Amino acid sequence: MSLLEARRIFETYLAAQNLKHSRPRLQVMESFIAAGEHLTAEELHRRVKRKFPHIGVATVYRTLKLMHAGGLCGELKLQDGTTRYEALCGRDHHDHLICTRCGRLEEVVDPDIEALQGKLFKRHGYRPQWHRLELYGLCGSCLKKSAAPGTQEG
Amino acid sequence: MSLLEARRIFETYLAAQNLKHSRPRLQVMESFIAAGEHLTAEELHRRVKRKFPHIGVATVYRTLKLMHAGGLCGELKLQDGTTRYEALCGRDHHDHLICTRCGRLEEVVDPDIEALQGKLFKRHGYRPQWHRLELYGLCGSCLKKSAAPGTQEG
DNA sequence: CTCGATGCAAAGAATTTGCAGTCAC
DNA sequence: GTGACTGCAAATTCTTTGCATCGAG
Repeated sequence: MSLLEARRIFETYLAAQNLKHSRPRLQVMESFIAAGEHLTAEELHRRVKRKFPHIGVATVYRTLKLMHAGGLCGELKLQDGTTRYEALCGRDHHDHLICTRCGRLEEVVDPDIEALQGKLFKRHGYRPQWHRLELYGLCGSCLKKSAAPGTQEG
Repeated sequence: MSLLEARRIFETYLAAQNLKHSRPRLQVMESFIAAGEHLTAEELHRRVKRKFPHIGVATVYRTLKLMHAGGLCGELKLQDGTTRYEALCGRDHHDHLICTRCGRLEEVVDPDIEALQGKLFKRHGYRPQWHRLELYGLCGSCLKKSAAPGTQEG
């Protein structure tokens, strides 16, 4: 997603909520989009501070919450206990493939799975709102490493 | 799952790890199994204390970790930020259907989805370890309630 | 100007850990 | 008896909040 696009969406959201688009807010948002990764609040704070040293953690948390409320980012509570944020705006739903060794996080989509999930909701009398699917395993490169001598895992 | 079955599995695990099956440990485990629900550590602690008032939180956390390591219970980091534990021993994998209104949590299985997930792993060069699928929506009874006058939701 | 937003540091919530005493083996 | 386990409370970690000050409109 482009920075400009994100900025437009963010500003639209802020305006709609009667919120100000303050400099720190935009700086956090821009750093987040520029990172293009799934970051924790702390990681984002470190990144933001590289360019804007004065910005505090609280602002990062507050801005992430705003962006989440505005649909600009998603919040992922992963199994390892961390909470990561991902850019969402203008993007379709996707699931996550996560390497338990190196932490690599890939976005994946499978329309067939999505369709079956919809049926599952219906079968149980639920109205779907959203879902999350996280697939944990070892990625190709970690598999190679674990095949190499000296490194192995159960 | 029966309490006896759980106790056997738990004691087997403890023995295998050269751990002692102390009274507090078994009391926590029994309360957990007896509850038959998806509990948070704090909820379990409250429950345990009803029968065994002397038991501290730390023991509950420690025992949950043990049970998790022993495969007796699963740990669910839900989107609302809570961490819940569910009895697992002797049970097959399942996914979760969660009502965002009343918090109801149902266990569901769909073999077709499972199969597709396996393919997804393979397609991306991963070796599967485990996965989680959580489906969030409104359950039948909450849907009825929201249809009733006076209560509505987006 | 007027409030909302910020940064700091202190408060909270959830979980872990250190330690002296207790208990299983 | 001995070393692991326990309960307590203090420590950690992650996140939120209070408050004086700053800045957007």
